[in-house]
Amino acid sequence: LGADRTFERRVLSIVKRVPVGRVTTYGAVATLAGRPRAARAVGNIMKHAREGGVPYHRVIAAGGRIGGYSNPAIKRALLAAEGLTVSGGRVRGFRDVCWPETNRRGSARRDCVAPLRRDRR
DNA sequence: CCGTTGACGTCGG
DNA sequence: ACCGACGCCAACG
Repeated sequence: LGADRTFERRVLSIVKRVPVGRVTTYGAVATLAGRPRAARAVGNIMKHAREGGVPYHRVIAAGGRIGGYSNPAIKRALLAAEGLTVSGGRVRGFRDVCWPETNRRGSARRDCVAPLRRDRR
């Protein structure tokens, strides 16, 4: 009958794990779900999902950009209520509040999921 | 099966 | 730094 929706379930289970006061990106969720290039599809899932207990507002766009939401003002408010600063369409200090962290050996700075490269070999 | 739809990401200008 | 163009892909009809 309907589609598998395996990807959708994986995506939602991942988003549920984003801690309060932290954010992740559509692309990072796609990568964690095993489809690194499916960021756009993740956005579509966020848009239509109705499951409760999922912090949809903690999923933002690459580079700390705020990304979409049914009601953008509410997304900003929810993030602000968790101690994040949102201005200019960005979450300030994105690198310090992103999730999950990826330890880069030898770097004192925290980092997030590495961006994709267009051409690979 | 094929076309459309986007709460996206990357690169070039 | 800010767009615009283009690529990508799961879900749905």
